[in-house]
Amino acid sequence: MISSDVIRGYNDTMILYMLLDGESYGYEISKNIRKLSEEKYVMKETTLYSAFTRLEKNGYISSLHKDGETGKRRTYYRITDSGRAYYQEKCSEWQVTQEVIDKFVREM
Amino acid sequence: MISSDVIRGYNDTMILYMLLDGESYGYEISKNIRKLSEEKYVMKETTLYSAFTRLEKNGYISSLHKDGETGKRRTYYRITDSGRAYYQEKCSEWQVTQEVIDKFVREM
DNA sequence: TATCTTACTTCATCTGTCGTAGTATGATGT
DNA sequence: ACATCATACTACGACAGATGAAGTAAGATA
Repeated sequence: MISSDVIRGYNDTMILYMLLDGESYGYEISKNIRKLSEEKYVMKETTLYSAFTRLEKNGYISSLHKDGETGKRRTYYRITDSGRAYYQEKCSEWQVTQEVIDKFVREM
Repeated sequence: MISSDVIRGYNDTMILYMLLDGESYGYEISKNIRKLSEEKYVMKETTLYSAFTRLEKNGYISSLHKDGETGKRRTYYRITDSGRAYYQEKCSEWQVTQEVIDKFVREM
């Protein structure tokens, strides 16, 4: 299991990635992150939902409440253009980050 | 420049790396991190010194005050065996972290 | 004599994570 | 019919680590 301090800078990126190909909602995103990471990373509920608030405030995602029908409330999120741009920035940054940290990692 | 939230989980590791081959002190470590990262990462003074406190409290480094002589006070730090073990753990963790985050990075 | 570099220390603030707890619906099993 | 589990969140408070701002003080340089 990965310590969250490491991932800290990439939680938002992971969420945005999950929205690249279409809208989704909290529980589903949570499951998908878990699955895609092969159980190596599980985002805490509170972390996830507070990230949604932050991302929406920053204009990187937008929300739409699809209640009605079944009565089961779900908040769906969509990535915005600004969110896509931010995601790409983060991906570029990730390359640099890897290069930097690699210099401080010694195989023994 | 890399945002610090990304590096957050690796500040301690970087400092420990700098102590692997011998003792050093704050200012020198700071310079060396800057240099080794090719100016891509500069650790803030307060971050560095608060990391020393934490690392020592955790038993990963030990300090020795080499005052006297010139009057210029310097606190030298040495990595402990426990610190070396922790460093290695972090290096292993780094491999896993990379694999995980890579799954969420899409080249576009 | 002034400024710059070295070498820290203190303090208060902020952000993001996380634990705990609670609410409420739908599905499943016996 | 009833309990239990999975789904789908929300609210709140605590905490750790990073940071900005400021200060102290000695030695080096111009």
